[in-house]
Amino acid sequence: MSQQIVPDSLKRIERRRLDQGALPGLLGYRLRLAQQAVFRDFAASVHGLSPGRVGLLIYIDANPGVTQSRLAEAVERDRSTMVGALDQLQSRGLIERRRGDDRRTNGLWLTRAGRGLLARALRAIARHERRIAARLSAAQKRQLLALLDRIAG
Amino acid sequence: MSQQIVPDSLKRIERRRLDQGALPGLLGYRLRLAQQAVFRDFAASVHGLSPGRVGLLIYIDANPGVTQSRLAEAVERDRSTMVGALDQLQSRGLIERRRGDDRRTNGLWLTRAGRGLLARALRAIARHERRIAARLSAAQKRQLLALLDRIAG
DNA sequence: TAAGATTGTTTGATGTCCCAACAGATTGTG
DNA sequence: CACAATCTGTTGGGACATCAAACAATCTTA
Repeated sequence: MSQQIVPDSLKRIERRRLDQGALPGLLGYRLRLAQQAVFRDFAASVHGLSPGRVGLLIYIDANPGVTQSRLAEAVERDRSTMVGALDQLQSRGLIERRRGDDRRTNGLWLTRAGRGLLARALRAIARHERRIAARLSAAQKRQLLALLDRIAG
Repeated sequence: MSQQIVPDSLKRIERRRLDQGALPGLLGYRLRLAQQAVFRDFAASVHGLSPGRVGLLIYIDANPGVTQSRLAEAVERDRSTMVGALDQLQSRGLIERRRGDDRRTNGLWLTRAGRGLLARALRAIARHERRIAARLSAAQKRQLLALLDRIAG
């Protein structure tokens, strides 16, 4: 009954974009939107490796021989989380675990394949970064990074 | 053997903060750090509801009677993902599903309890927002939001 | 040397998400 | 009007990423 009375103009209103309520005013929400956009572009640029995994490769490359615990601490994850992540990278032949002098520890190293993949990924990331930064002037990018640092504390 | 030769000065170097390699230069990385900081503060402020779940409540509050599909579309999630999320909220007595005129659909509504919880959550979020924004001047916050929008596209 | 701490690991749990398939309901087309 | 196409919510299966607790091997300290 009510359906027959509703004019088309109202039906169109019903189909309008939803009201976002208080969401757009929240810094965290806007931050998330920006991050999602960047993540999408990253995923489209770098195939088969998430930002987090690339981050691990970068850390290991910059700190050859680092132990699992120290790496976990650096990226603020649990030791047990690191095991699975490193298993992935190792099973793909990208990293190597070598027992350390302290025989409780594993030192982590990039394999030749790992270095190759990282180099390729870094080139893709450089393109990705340029694509993102193209929406900003150099001064704006500096500004944004500075403001983000204030937020991150 | 080698262990006995390593001087303390070197050992201290080994314990230093890890080299972050190319990471700090990347916009996406800095964005993630800022978002993580905001997320931590959110979690400490709003207990028992993730930002995403609060987002759903805000949407439903602003669009009473919205269908599950439209809501899923608005937050860019699969329809089937929405089922579980709404089951959660419904089992906690925060929302209600009412069969729509189109009997395929469920219209979504906040219950009295849902409105109460949302009101409390919004007050907590307002405090959270002030705490975050306190690190910025009003002009800086405007600037940050504008820059984030450029990134988000 | 015995007690305590650290390291990597396993196991179990939580949370969030997607896809494929499906039945019921509605819409569009011939 | 009948029937194919489409839409809606749901289920079941799986993929990730994460943490906490417990454990054996190893190292450090008292």
